[in-house]
Amino acid sequence: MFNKETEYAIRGLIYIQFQNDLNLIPNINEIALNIDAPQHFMAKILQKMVRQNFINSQKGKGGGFYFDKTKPELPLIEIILLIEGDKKVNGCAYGLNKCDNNNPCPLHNQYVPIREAINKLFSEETIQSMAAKSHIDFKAPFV
Amino acid sequence: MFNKETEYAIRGLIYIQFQNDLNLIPNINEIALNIDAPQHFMAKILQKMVRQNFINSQKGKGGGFYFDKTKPELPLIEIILLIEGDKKVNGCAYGLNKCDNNNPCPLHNQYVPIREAINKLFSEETIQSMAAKSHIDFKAPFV
DNA sequence: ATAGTAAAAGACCTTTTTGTCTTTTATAAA
DNA sequence: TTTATAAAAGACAAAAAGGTCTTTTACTAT
Ligand code: FES
Ligand code: FES
Repeated sequence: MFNKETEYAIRGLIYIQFQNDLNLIPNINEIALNIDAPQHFMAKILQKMVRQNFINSQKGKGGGFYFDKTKPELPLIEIILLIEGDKKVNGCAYGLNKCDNNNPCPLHNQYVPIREAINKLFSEETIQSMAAKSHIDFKAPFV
Repeated sequence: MFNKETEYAIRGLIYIQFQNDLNLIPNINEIALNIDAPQHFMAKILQKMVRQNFINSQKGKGGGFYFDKTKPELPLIEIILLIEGDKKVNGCAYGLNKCDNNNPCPLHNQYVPIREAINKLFSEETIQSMAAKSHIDFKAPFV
C-alpha cells in the first residue's frame, strides 16, 4: 500500500502519540527501535514532520518529539500527501496523466468509488485515533 | 496505484487484445509507440508475459504478439501478482509482516473491506473486458 | 559555565526500479 | 535458400528509493 518512508512516518508518529499519552516524549533512538525502522532514515523523516509542523521537537537532555496538544488531530492523508504526493491519492490507475470523468480510462468507473473509499478512510483516520487503538506491547512483528 | 512495469504490462496487453479483435497482430515497436512505453523495456515485459503463457509471440516477418483465443480471459490480478507479488494484493497497510485477523494492526478493520473490493475488481476485470471498453483512437494522453 | 545529550544537517552508499543499447536467434516471405 | 524482419537475450546505465555515517547545532541539567 505505502512506500517505506510513509510507513515509517505513520508508525513513528503513532508511537510518539502513544508515548505522549503516557506523558513521555520519546527520542529518535527509542522510536526507531520500537517501530523497527533504520535510525537515521527515521530521523530524516521526523525532521520533515517537524518542518511541516506536524510535530514539535526538543533538543538536548530529556529531549525528543511530541505533538502539540492544542492542535487538531492529524489525518493520515496529510502524511500520505506530503510524502507520496497527489498522484498516489487522486491519480489514474491506468496511467493517464490525469483522472478525468470526461476522459475515463477502462478502469475509471469501477475504480473511482474504491479510491474514494480509501481517501475517506485516510481522511477520517488520524494518528491520534490510531494511537488509541494500539496496545501496551506496542512493538508488532514488523518485517 | 501500480508501478511502471505493471502499468505498461496492462496497457500493452490491452493494446494487443484490441488489435487482435481487428485481426491484427502488433509488434513491439507499434505497441510501445501506442501505449507510450519505452520500447526495450516493453519488450522485456512482454517476454515475461510470453513465458507465463499469458500471450503468444511470433518471430519474423509479419510477426508480433497475440492472445490464444481458445484460452479463458486474463484477469488483471494475475498480471499484478506476477509483477508486484502477493504483498501488493494481501499485505498489511501498516507494515506488519503478515495481515492477520488475530493480530490486527490499527488500520486492519477498516482497510480489509476496501482491499477486498479492490481484489474483487481486479479479479473480475480482464484484459479482454477492458479492451472492449477502449475506443478507436486508442492512444490516450499518457504522461 | 560546562558537559552531556539529543535533534539537525548533509555527505555518502546500496539496492531497486526504470530505461537503453547491442547481439543473437527464429521465422516467414520472396 | 536467401534475406528481411521481428522476438529473445543480456549487458549496461540512469534515476529513484532506501539506508548509513559523521559533523554541527541547540538545549538542559548539573
Ligand atoms: S481516468 Fe483512469 S481512473 Fe479515472
Ligand atoms: S493487519 Fe494490517 S491490514 Fe490487516
